[in-house]
Amino acid sequence: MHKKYEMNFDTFLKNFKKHVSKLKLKNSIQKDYILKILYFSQQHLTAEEITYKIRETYNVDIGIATVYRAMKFFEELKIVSCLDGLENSKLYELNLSLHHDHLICTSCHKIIEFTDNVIEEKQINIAKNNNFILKDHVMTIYGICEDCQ
Amino acid sequence: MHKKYEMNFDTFLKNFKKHVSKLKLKNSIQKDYILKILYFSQQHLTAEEITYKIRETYNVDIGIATVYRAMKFFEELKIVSCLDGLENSKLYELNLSLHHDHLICTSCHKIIEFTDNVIEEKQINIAKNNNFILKDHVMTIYGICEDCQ
DNA sequence: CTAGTTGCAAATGCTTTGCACAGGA
DNA sequence: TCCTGTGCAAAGCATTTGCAACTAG
Repeated sequence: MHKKYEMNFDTFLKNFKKHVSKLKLKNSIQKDYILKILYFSQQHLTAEEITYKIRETYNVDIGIATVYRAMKFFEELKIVSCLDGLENSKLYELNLSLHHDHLICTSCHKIIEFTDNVIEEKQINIAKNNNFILKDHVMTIYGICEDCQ
Repeated sequence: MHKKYEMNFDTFLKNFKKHVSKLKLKNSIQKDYILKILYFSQQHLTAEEITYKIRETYNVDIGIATVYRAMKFFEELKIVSCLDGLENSKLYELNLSLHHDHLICTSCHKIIEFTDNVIEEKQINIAKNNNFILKDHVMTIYGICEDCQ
């Protein structure tokens, strides 16, 4: 089973295309495939994994440069977010659910998502107290998961 | 003025050397210089900046590979910690003061440190609730500082 | 039609590694 | 002395970029 999103893929894709054309930007088949892979993937993926999975799953040849360019495009539109994984890996995920943070197992690299309203509020306070206009934040907890202990 | 630490540099270095020799590891002049630069630096530094500053300040030639190797060494001993800065930069800082998190200005790249006990406690809870053995965490808030607004 | 996108391959930039030599313990 | 650390240069690896061909709008 893949993650449960409130929107099914076709609706999501349709909305995305509408959004893109409103901004007078261009879409492409390649971007559609990337979104599809991200949507149906349970995990956070690297650019290489995305490329490989598209080739495997849909039998479509796609260059990794295209994936990197698309990730930039999606990040600017806030559709995708990027997470620093272990060992300098960059992991991408679709931004469909609410903001969440991550718990990463340093042994098996499993990632668990969590949300904490107290932490979210505290961040707003901290930014305010330092006269910062809050843009974004990253909170990652590293530890060893139950299975690996 | 540099950061105020509870320990002066000579005491810190003496303790470090004692610690290293207890573990039957070797120290070197290069490592001394690296620690000195980190101790007296106000900012978080990249490997390149450390190399450059040692050459500039102490007129000592040091290879960047040595700096990277030393950072690994220090990180294993928990003497130095590494922070992901903007644009994929890795910033190093001495681990002398208490644990703290960072507020980074996306415009001028200024870094402000903060500590928040509520967040620290929450993290412990989150790890516990997910049956993780907590090892470490990273919390970084991105925003625009007062000067840049 | 035409600007933006693609795939490829080459370039980039940061980090690591192999090796001969130097220097701590 | 002996073993580890150092500096250099080369290798490695993820990401970006230049370019010619292609394609969405």
